[in-house]
Order: sequence, then structure tokens, then C-alpha cells
Amino acid sequence: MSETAEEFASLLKVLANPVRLKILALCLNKERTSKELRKKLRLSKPLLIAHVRKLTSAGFLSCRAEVVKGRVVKYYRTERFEVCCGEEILKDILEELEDSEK
Amino acid sequence: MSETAEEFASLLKVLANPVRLKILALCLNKERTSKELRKKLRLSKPLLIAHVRKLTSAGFLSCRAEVVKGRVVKYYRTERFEVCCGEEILKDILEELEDSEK
DNA sequence: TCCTTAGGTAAACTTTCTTTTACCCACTAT
DNA sequence: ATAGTGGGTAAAAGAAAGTTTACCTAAGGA
Repeated sequence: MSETAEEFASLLKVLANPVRLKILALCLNKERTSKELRKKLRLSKPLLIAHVRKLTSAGFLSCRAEVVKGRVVKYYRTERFEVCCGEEILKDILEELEDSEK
Repeated sequence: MSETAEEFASLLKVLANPVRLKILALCLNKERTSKELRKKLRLSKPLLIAHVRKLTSAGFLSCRAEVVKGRVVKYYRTERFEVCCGEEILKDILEELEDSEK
């Protein structure tokens, strides 16, 4: 039971959101702080945290914490990745479907 | 106002669903009828129609209608496509964000 | 002391997506 | 006539996302 379709769909789901794409774009090749991201994208604190969590759990974004004058400051950076949806993955899904038919 | 992030996210959203990925997998290099899809994926009629509509509107799936003994039968086939999310598109989104800052 | 800032959580609300139920039409076969 | 099939819609129920409001901790500076 590899659940290819479900797994791949949930990976795509993480990317299928404009706010998250913008966060990844801003943190591309450049570390950004939460404050910076919140200001540029006009996001509330809990909202940024929620989006950032999905991105880091999926491995698209990395986080580094640093203590600046007693306060913890977090820096985000986009990881190198490339997710493609095309014939290749569809063939895997098809195989799985044919297998599950026994 | 190109709205790259929004547009790209909605394209990904169409693919970010296991049922739709399975439909695309089944129709890869092989025409399938609605009946076949419904049976293999255990979908109700309105549900298959809803998923298929999203796929065809986005251009991932094509539909051909044929009249067999007075009844209209529809055949679906997956179009050749490749949607990738990586540095390239993120750079476009970043540019857009920087432009909108004026 | 009190206010501010950085990080965070929990609960509630809203919106969007997925899925089901109940119907409709047209044509075929019994 | 009526039961069955293929395509379809509309409405509503259910589930999952996205977003807000209110609140908590800990440390720094006025």
C-alpha cells in the first residue's frame, strides 16, 4: 500500500496556495524574518505561523532561530526543490491502481 | 497585474486531489468512458462529472462524445502536460511581489 | 512597574472543496 | 407503458482549509 496518489496530492496541496507560494518566493536565496514576511504579505501572526508550518513540514522551507538581544528571532529560507506533475508520476499512480485491482 | 501566484496556485489546486490524479492516470494513453472511470474509482455520477469538469477546464483532460445506439457515450483522455513548481516559477512570483511594492 | 516585541496556542468563524441525494431529459429494449 | 441506461443539474450535507480574535510566555527598555 504505497498510496502514491494520496501522498502526491497532499504534497501538491501544500504548494497550491498563493500565500505559501509568495512566502517561498520571498525566502528564495534570501533569509527572511517572520516580521518581514508578515509585513510584506500583510499576514496576522497565527496565519503566518500556520502557513510556514505547512511549508517546513513538507520540507520546502527551513527555519533557523537566533537570539537577538534576548528575543528569539526566526529566519526562513526556501530549500532547493522541484515538484513536477506529468506522465511519470501518473504512470506510478496507474500501476498502483492496477495492482490494487489484484 | 499578472497575479502569477494566484493563477499558478489554482492550477496546482486542480492537480492536488487524489481522485483527479487517478482519473488522469487511468486516461493516460488510453481513452476511458465515464462508466469505466466510475466503476474503477467507485464514484457517483455527479462526483465524476465534477472532477472531470475541473480537469477539462484546466486542459489536463480532453473529452470526445460519440453516439452508440442512440446513447451519447463520452470518452476521456489525458492530455500531454507537465506542471513543475520550483525556482523558476518562484522567481516570477518574486518579481511580481517586488513590482507591486512600486 | 508597565508597555512593547518576538514567539506561540486555542477556539471560533468563514470560505471552499468534496460528496451525496434527489431529481430531469432522451433513447432503447422489454 | 415502463424499466433501464447514458448524460446531466441543483441543493444540501460533510469535511477540510484559511483566517481572525483573544489570550499566554519571556525578555528589554522607558
